Amino acid sequence: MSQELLKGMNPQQAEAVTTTEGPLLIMAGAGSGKTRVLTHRVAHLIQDQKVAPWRILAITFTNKAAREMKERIADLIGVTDANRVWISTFHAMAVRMLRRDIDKLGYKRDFTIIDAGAQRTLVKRILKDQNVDIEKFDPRSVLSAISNAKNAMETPVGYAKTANDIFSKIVAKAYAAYQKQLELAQSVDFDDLIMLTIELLEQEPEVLAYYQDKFEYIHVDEYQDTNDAQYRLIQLLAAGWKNLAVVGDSDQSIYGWRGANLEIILNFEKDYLGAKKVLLEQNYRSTQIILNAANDVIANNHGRISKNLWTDNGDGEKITYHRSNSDRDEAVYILGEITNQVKNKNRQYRDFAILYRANAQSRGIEEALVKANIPYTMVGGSKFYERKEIRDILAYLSLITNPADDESFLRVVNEPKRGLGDTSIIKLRAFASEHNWPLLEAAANAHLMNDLQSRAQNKLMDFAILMQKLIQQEQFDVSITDLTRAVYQETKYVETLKVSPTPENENRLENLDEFLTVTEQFDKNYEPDEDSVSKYVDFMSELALVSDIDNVDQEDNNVTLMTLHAAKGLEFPVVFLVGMEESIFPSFRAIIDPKQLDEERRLAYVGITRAKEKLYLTNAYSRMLYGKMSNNMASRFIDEISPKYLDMSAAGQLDSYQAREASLPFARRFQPATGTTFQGRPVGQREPNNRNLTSSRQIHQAPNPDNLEQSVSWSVGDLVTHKKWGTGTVVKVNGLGEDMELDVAFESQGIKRLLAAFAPIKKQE
DNA sequence: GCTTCAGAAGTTTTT
DNA sequence: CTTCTGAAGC
Repeated sequence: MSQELLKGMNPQQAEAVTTTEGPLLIMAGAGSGKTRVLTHRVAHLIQDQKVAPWRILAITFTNKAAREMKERIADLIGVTDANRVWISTFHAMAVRMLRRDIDKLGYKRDFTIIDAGAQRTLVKRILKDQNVDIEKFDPRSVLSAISNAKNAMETPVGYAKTANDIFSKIVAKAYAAYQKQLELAQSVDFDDLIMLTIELLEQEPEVLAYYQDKFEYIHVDEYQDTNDAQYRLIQLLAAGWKNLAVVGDSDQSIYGWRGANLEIILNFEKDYLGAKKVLLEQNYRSTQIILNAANDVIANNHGRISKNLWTDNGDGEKITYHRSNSDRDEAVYILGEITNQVKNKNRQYRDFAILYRANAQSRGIEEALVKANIPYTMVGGSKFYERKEIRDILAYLSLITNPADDESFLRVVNEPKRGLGDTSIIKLRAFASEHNWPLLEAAANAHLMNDLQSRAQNKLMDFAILMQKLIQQEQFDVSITDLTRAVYQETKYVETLKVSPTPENENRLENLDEFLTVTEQFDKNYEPDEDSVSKYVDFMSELALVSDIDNVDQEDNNVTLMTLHAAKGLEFPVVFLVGMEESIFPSFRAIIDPKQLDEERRLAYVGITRAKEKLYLTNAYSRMLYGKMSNNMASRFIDEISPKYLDMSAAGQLDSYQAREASLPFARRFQPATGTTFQGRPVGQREPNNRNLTSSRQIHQAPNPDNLEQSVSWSVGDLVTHKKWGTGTVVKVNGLGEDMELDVAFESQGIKRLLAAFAPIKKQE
């Protein structure tokens, strides 16, 4: 065999690469090179063992991970073979299998994948139809019960049998109606993708046999985050050859709320007798101090298999803990550190990541970055596809590809306004269900309705004709872009927006333009695979399955902002974990539940181990949250890190009252389960004589020296030169000190709000 | 049937 | 702070 593939690998990695036969469990700690192991393993199979590429399956957690794995395998053995390997997420794989054979389950192959928003409206409507008081029974919890049932592979009938309490009975009834409606609309939700694939394999022996034979070698990455349904799916596929390699880290299981079942990885060796186990404990990513801190934190979890990550990267810098007065100060501190390190430590913006627990936390940081003119990329939390206009257009496109899609029909039938209000639609729905027709078909036959005035009948029929016309476009094989343009025009959607040019409508038009770049991108790169139904269906699938994280662009020299969940699998030289406060991280929902708290702790573990060279933990004494001021104690996770790894000198810049409040030794009230002795010290405490606010601030924050050294004072009317935007006039001064913000009117840009201390501006005399 | 406005409620993480 | 809902008025 070629030694090339094993070059530079440690013995465990090499063993994981070369152990190709039989079940294999690779317990891979953070940064232990598991992606390298997986890619080299696939390359080894193809190159040395002469396995046909298309007999290899590799499941990843995100599409991005799939793409990267494909690229890395291509680097090893060439693009042609790499492209023949099935590398995808569970959901993308399921879609591919279903597009091929779902007709055997009574669905059409051009079925629609509905998103979370459509799921919610559907459940809500069903509950209303069933006269359920949605004040008492939250549609969201009903939906999540349905989702849990699906992840446990329970059908509506099965669920109804075990439903004893009132809530379960309501769920059972809703679940049945929900599933019926999905079938009628030829739609599936995310959970169905997995569940229907299982059903397909279990019911159709020849389909099962086909895939069992095809996939001689199966790999599953992030195995700690698989749920019961995914487990079953893998079990079915792997039963043929039993060459199943799973990679995971039980300490990084962070998707329990989505049904991920930690037991699955813990039971692997029982499930697959004779399984070999390889431990990857050497970390190649982080410094020893960062690893020690991560180990300290995770050691507090219950019932965990202990392992010890180590590295020979050296100790590195201590972890900086910083507590600010407010969330605004926290943001200012962070950008001070970033500016400072870019100026003095030869770092680039792309070296930094700012990680937070919840998307809502990004706003303040984002604003600060904009004002300080620091380029950044935010992953996730993008509302683009949640905007009304985009979802409307998607609903039109969906209705075109799947005329049975009632959800989409209801969304757009009166958008833009066509004079079809609730009453007409209620009658139409009754009419449709009477004939068991999809709504669009019912609308086309509206002249048969006898309880609707002819004016409304005509409007419904007009709409049906309009859709008919758009549907015909498909047969001419027009590009997605042209089809979308046709939707814009024929539906008068754009026209209606243009008629009243409010700023909001202008913005919508811009978004619709932006959407065209998405379609153009797709048209340019589209290549059908052998199981494709049509270009249009593939486009809709792609939009449904591809997420934000998949489009992270590491080429740009930008600071990265994202949630801790989105950061899984990534690494950065410098990482800021922000909002390290009780009830934010850990989240207030998790604090009362030990199991959830363990998951939060794993999330902290994931966050800490993203850092290669330098880690910051920050929080604030008070912050705006949901429009309210709140004061939170420092996160217990900070207390769980041994003080010897922390640099606390920037911990508190608070007056003594605040420092005392902030320093409540909250975490120490909880005895760590492992029995580790705690070198407790109040979080947030500082040296008594470290009270000189100005000096400590100047050390830790690096405002624009041009502005600071001159200690420029600003007043309305001052002339300003901005690095990018040229000359402007100060029109307003807000705040004091380094929080000072200037509203500056630039000729080219209009009025911009800037942070005086950070913006690249100079005062003109 | 549509628009507007006031009030209330709800806020985690995502394939 | 946002987003949704309901009611009133057109």
